[in-house]
Amino acid sequence: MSKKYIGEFEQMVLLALLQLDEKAYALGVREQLKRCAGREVTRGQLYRTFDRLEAKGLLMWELEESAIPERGGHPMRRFQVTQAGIESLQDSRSALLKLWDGLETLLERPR
Amino acid sequence: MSKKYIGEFEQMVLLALLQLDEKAYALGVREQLKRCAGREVTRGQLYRTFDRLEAKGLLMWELEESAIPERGGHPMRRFQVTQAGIESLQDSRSALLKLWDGLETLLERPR
DNA sequence: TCGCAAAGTCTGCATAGTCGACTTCGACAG
DNA sequence: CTGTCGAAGTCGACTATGCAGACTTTGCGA
Repeated sequence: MSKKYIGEFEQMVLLALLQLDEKAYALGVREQLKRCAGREVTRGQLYRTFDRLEAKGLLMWELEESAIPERGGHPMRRFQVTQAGIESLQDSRSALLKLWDGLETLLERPR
Repeated sequence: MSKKYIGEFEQMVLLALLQLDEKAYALGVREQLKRCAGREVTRGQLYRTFDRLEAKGLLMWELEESAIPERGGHPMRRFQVTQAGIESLQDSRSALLKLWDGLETLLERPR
Protein backbone atom coordinates (compact mmCIF):
# COMPACT_ATOMS: atom_id res chain seq x y z
CA MET A 1 0.00 0.00 0.00
CA SER A 2 2.94 2.30 -0.41
CA LYS A 3 1.27 5.12 -2.32
CA LYS A 4 3.34 6.83 -4.94
CA TYR A 5 2.54 10.42 -5.62
CA ILE A 6 2.53 11.81 -9.07
CA GLY A 7 4.33 15.04 -9.98
CA GLU A 8 2.62 18.20 -11.01
CA PHE A 9 3.70 18.10 -14.65
CA GLU A 10 3.15 14.36 -14.94
CA GLN A 11 -0.39 14.89 -13.83
CA MET A 12 -1.05 17.50 -16.49
CA VAL A 13 0.45 15.30 -19.18
CA LEU A 14 -1.78 12.38 -18.26
CA LEU A 15 -4.85 14.59 -18.22
CA ALA A 16 -4.01 16.06 -21.60
CA LEU A 17 -3.64 12.55 -23.01
CA LEU A 18 -7.03 11.53 -21.68
CA GLN A 19 -8.62 14.57 -23.22
CA LEU A 20 -7.07 13.84 -26.58
CA ASP A 21 -8.34 10.27 -26.45
CA GLU A 22 -7.77 8.76 -29.89
CA LYS A 23 -5.52 11.58 -30.94
CA ALA A 24 -3.11 11.20 -28.08
CA TYR A 25 0.13 12.15 -29.77
CA ALA A 26 2.98 14.08 -28.27
CA LEU A 27 2.32 17.26 -30.16
CA GLY A 28 -1.30 17.25 -29.19
CA VAL A 29 -0.29 17.21 -25.56
CA ARG A 30 1.84 20.21 -26.21
CA GLU A 31 -1.05 22.16 -27.72
CA GLN A 32 -3.42 21.05 -25.02
CA LEU A 33 -1.10 22.29 -22.29
CA LYS A 34 -0.66 25.54 -24.11
CA ARG A 35 -4.38 25.97 -24.29
CA CYS A 36 -5.34 24.89 -20.77
CA ALA A 37 -2.36 25.92 -18.73
CA GLY A 38 -0.88 28.63 -20.91
CA ARG A 39 2.33 26.72 -20.74
CA GLU A 40 5.00 26.25 -23.36
CA VAL A 41 6.93 23.01 -23.13
CA THR A 42 9.84 21.67 -25.11
CA ARG A 43 9.76 18.34 -26.84
CA GLY A 44 12.49 16.96 -24.64
CA GLN A 45 10.49 17.78 -21.59
CA LEU A 46 7.50 15.89 -22.88
CA TYR A 47 9.31 12.75 -23.91
CA ARG A 48 11.21 12.62 -20.67
CA THR A 49 7.93 12.68 -18.85
CA PHE A 50 6.44 10.01 -21.08
CA ASP A 51 9.38 7.76 -20.30
CA ARG A 52 8.99 8.21 -16.58
CA LEU A 53 5.28 7.66 -16.67
CA GLU A 54 5.78 4.50 -18.62
CA ALA A 55 8.39 3.27 -16.16
CA LYS A 56 5.83 3.76 -13.41
CA GLY A 57 3.20 1.87 -15.36
CA LEU A 58 0.88 4.83 -15.71
CA LEU A 59 1.15 5.01 -19.47
CA MET A 60 1.64 2.82 -22.54
CA TRP A 61 2.20 3.52 -26.19
CA GLU A 62 2.29 1.92 -29.59
CA LEU A 63 3.79 3.08 -32.82
CA GLU A 64 1.23 4.44 -35.18
CA GLU A 65 1.68 3.03 -38.67
CA SER A 66 -0.99 4.74 -40.63
CA ALA A 67 -0.36 8.21 -39.34
CA ILE A 68 0.23 10.87 -41.86
CA PRO A 69 3.65 12.38 -41.22
CA GLU A 70 3.21 15.26 -43.58
CA ARG A 71 6.83 15.45 -44.30
CA GLY A 72 8.57 12.32 -43.09
CA GLY A 73 10.13 11.73 -39.73
CA HIS A 74 9.93 9.02 -37.10
CA PRO A 75 6.74 7.05 -36.83
CA MET A 76 4.48 8.70 -34.31
CA ARG A 77 3.80 7.27 -30.90
CA ARG A 78 0.22 6.98 -29.79
CA PHE A 79 -0.22 7.05 -26.03
CA GLN A 80 -2.71 5.49 -23.72
CA VAL A 81 -3.18 6.05 -20.01
CA THR A 82 -3.36 2.81 -18.02
CA GLN A 83 -5.82 1.95 -15.27
CA ALA A 84 -3.11 2.70 -12.72
CA GLY A 85 -2.67 6.09 -14.32
CA ILE A 86 -6.34 6.84 -13.99
CA GLU A 87 -6.31 5.82 -10.36
CA SER A 88 -3.39 8.10 -9.67
CA LEU A 89 -5.30 10.97 -11.20
CA GLN A 90 -8.35 10.14 -9.14
CA ASP A 91 -6.31 10.21 -5.97
CA SER A 92 -4.74 13.56 -6.56
CA ARG A 93 -7.97 15.05 -7.79
CA SER A 94 -9.78 13.97 -4.70
CA ALA A 95 -7.04 15.37 -2.46
CA LEU A 96 -7.09 18.72 -4.22
CA LEU A 97 -10.85 18.99 -4.12
CA LYS A 98 -10.74 18.50 -0.36
CA LEU A 99 -8.00 21.05 0.04
CA TRP A 100 -9.81 23.61 -2.08
CA ASP A 101 -12.97 23.12 -0.11
CA GLY A 102 -13.92 26.33 1.65
CA LEU A 103 -11.37 28.40 -0.24
CA GLU A 104 -13.39 28.96 -3.40
CA THR A 105 -13.73 32.70 -2.92
CA LEU A 106 -10.02 33.09 -2.47
CA LEU A 107 -9.09 30.87 -5.36
CA GLU A 108 -11.51 31.99 -7.99
CA ARG A 109 -10.71 34.51 -10.70
CA PRO A 110 -8.18 32.45 -12.61
CA ARG A 111 -6.19 35.19 -14.33
CA MET B 1 5.88 37.25 -17.39
CA SER B 2 8.16 34.32 -16.73
CA LYS B 3 5.73 32.05 -14.95
CA LYS B 4 7.12 29.77 -12.32
CA TYR B 5 5.28 26.55 -11.73
CA ILE B 6 4.76 25.26 -8.28
CA GLY B 7 5.41 21.66 -7.28
CA GLU B 8 2.72 19.23 -6.35
CA PHE B 9 3.63 19.03 -2.67
CA GLU B 10 4.27 22.75 -2.38
CA GLN B 11 0.79 23.35 -3.65
CA MET B 12 -0.75 21.10 -1.05
CA VAL B 13 1.23 22.75 1.72
CA LEU B 14 0.04 26.20 0.71
CA LEU B 15 -3.53 25.04 0.54
CA ALA B 16 -3.34 23.42 3.93
CA LEU B 17 -1.99 26.66 5.39
CA LEU B 18 -4.84 28.65 3.91
CA GLN B 19 -7.34 26.26 5.36
CA LEU B 20 -5.80 26.50 8.80
CA ASP B 21 -5.92 30.29 8.63
CA GLU B 22 -5.06 31.58 12.11
CA LYS B 23 -3.84 28.21 13.24
CA ALA B 24 -1.28 27.82 10.48
CA TYR B 25 1.44 25.96 12.31
CA ALA B 26 3.63 23.24 10.92
CA LEU B 27 1.96 20.43 12.76
CA GLY B 28 -1.45 21.53 11.63
CA VAL B 29 -0.31 21.22 8.05
CA ARG B 30 0.78 17.73 8.79
CA GLU B 31 -2.63 16.76 10.16
CA GLN B 32 -4.42 18.51 7.35
CA LEU B 33 -2.48 16.61 4.72
CA LYS B 34 -3.11 13.39 6.54
CA ARG B 35 -6.80 14.10 6.56
CA CYS B 36 -7.23 15.39 3.02
CA ALA B 37 -4.64 13.50 1.09
CA GLY B 38 -4.15 10.46 3.31
CA ARG B 39 -0.51 11.32 3.28
CA GLU B 40 2.07 10.99 6.03
CA VAL B 41 4.89 13.49 5.91
CA THR B 42 7.98 13.89 8.05
CA ARG B 43 8.89 17.10 9.79
CA GLY B 44 11.99 17.54 7.70
CA GLN B 45 9.94 17.38 4.55
CA LEU B 46 7.62 20.09 5.76
CA TYR B 47 10.26 22.54 6.85
CA ARG B 48 12.24 22.07 3.69
CA THR B 49 9.18 22.97 1.74
CA PHE B 50 8.47 25.98 3.93
CA ASP B 51 11.97 27.24 3.30
CA ARG B 52 11.66 26.87 -0.42
CA LEU B 53 8.29 28.51 -0.53
CA GLU B 54 9.62 31.42 1.45
CA ALA B 55 12.60 31.76 -0.88
CA LYS B 56 10.13 32.04 -3.74
CA GLY B 57 8.12 34.65 -1.91
CA LEU B 58 5.00 32.56 -1.68
CA LEU B 59 5.04 32.33 2.09
CA MET B 60 6.03 34.30 5.19
CA TRP B 61 6.19 33.51 8.87
CA GLU B 62 6.61 35.02 12.29
CA LEU B 63 7.50 33.52 15.60
CA GLU B 64 4.54 33.02 17.81
CA GLU B 65 5.20 34.21 21.35
CA SER B 66 2.04 33.37 23.15
CA ALA B 67 1.69 29.87 21.83
CA ILE B 68 1.30 27.16 24.34
CA PRO B 69 4.10 24.67 23.88
CA GLU B 70 2.73 22.12 26.24
CA ARG B 71 6.09 20.88 27.18
CA GLY B 72 8.72 23.33 26.04
CA GLY B 73 10.52 23.36 22.76
CA HIS B 74 11.30 26.00 20.17
CA PRO B 75 8.90 28.87 19.73
CA MET B 76 6.37 27.98 17.09
CA ARG B 77 6.35 29.51 13.65
CA ARG B 78 3.08 30.86 12.35
CA PHE B 79 2.82 30.89 8.58
CA GLN B 80 1.03 33.10 6.16
CA VAL B 81 0.59 32.69 2.42
CA THR B 82 1.47 35.81 0.45
CA GLN B 83 -0.47 37.33 -2.40
CA ALA B 84 1.97 35.77 -4.84
CA GLY B 85 1.29 32.43 -3.23
CA ILE B 86 -2.42 32.82 -3.70
CA GLU B 87 -1.94 33.75 -7.34
CA SER B 88 0.16 30.67 -7.90
CA LEU B 89 -2.61 28.55 -6.47
CA GLN B 90 -5.18 30.27 -8.64
CA ASP B 91 -3.15 29.54 -11.73
CA SER B 92 -2.71 25.88 -11.10
CA ARG B 93 -6.29 25.47 -10.00
CA SER B 94 -7.56 27.06 -13.14
CA ALA B 95 -5.33 24.87 -15.29
CA LEU B 96 -6.46 21.70 -13.55
CA LEU B 97 -10.12 22.59 -13.79
CA LYS B 98 -9.72 23.03 -17.53
CA LEU B 99 -7.89 19.76 -17.86
CA TRP B 100 -10.47 17.88 -15.83
CA ASP B 101 -13.26 19.28 -17.90
CA GLY B 102 -15.07 16.52 -19.72
CA LEU B 103 -13.35 13.78 -17.75
CA GLU B 104 -15.55 13.85 -14.68
CA THR B 105 -17.01 10.41 -15.17
CA LEU B 106 -13.57 8.90 -15.51
CA LEU B 107 -12.12 10.74 -12.56
CA GLU B 108 -14.86 10.40 -10.03
CA ARG B 109 -14.96 7.77 -7.28
CA PRO B 110 -11.88 8.89 -5.35
CA ARG B 111 -11.09 5.69 -3.44
C1' DT C 1 19.48 18.20 37.55
C1' DC C 2 18.08 14.64 34.60
C1' DG C 3 15.59 13.32 31.11
C1' DC C 4 11.69 13.54 28.24
C1' DA C 5 8.74 15.41 24.77
C1' DA C 6 7.68 19.23 21.62
C1' DA C 7 9.13 22.16 17.98
C1' DG C 8 12.48 23.22 14.75
C1' DT C 9 17.15 22.44 11.89
C1' DC C 10 20.38 20.16 8.95
C1' DT C 11 22.61 16.82 5.71
C1' DG C 12 22.17 13.88 2.10
C1' DC C 13 20.13 11.38 -1.41
C1' DA C 14 16.16 10.16 -4.78
C1' DT C 15 12.89 11.61 -8.04
C1' DA C 16 10.80 15.04 -11.22
C1' DG C 17 11.30 19.07 -14.28
C1' DT C 18 13.90 21.68 -17.88
C1' DC C 19 16.80 22.69 -21.76
C1' DG C 20 19.13 22.29 -25.93
C1' DA C 21 21.63 19.83 -29.20
C1' DC C 22 21.52 15.58 -31.87
C1' DT C 23 19.43 11.67 -34.74
C1' DT C 24 16.12 9.73 -38.15
C1' DC C 25 13.29 9.73 -41.74
C1' DG C 26 10.53 10.87 -46.02
C1' DA C 27 9.50 14.20 -49.64
C1' DC C 28 10.80 17.00 -52.75
C1' DA C 29 14.27 20.18 -55.60
C1' DG C 30 17.94 20.11 -58.29
C1' DC D 1 21.15 10.21 -56.80
C1' DT D 2 22.12 13.41 -53.12
C1' DG D 3 21.20 17.49 -50.47
C1' DT D 4 18.48 19.93 -47.53
C1' DC D 5 14.26 20.75 -45.03
C1' DG D 6 10.94 20.05 -41.61
C1' DA D 7 8.60 16.66 -38.61
C1' DA D 8 8.99 13.40 -34.92
C1' DG D 9 11.72 11.38 -31.49
C1' DT D 10 16.22 10.64 -28.38
C1' DC D 11 19.62 11.79 -25.16
C1' DG D 12 22.92 13.93 -21.67
C1' DA D 13 23.47 17.25 -18.22
C1' DC D 14 21.83 20.04 -14.94
C1' DT D 15 18.41 22.30 -11.50
C1' DA D 16 14.59 22.01 -8.52
C1' DT D 17 11.52 19.41 -5.63
C1' DG D 18 10.38 15.50 -2.58
C1' DC D 19 11.73 12.52 1.16
C1' DA D 20 13.93 10.49 5.30
C1' DG D 21 16.20 10.43 9.48
C1' DA D 22 19.46 12.07 12.79
C1' DC D 23 20.46 16.13 15.54
C1' DT D 24 19.58 20.54 18.40
C1' DT D 25 17.04 23.55 21.47
C1' DT D 26 13.95 24.38 25.05
C1' DG D 27 11.03 24.11 29.33
C1' DC D 28 8.81 21.43 32.62
C1' DG D 29 8.26 18.25 36.24
C1' DA D 30 9.90 13.91 38.71
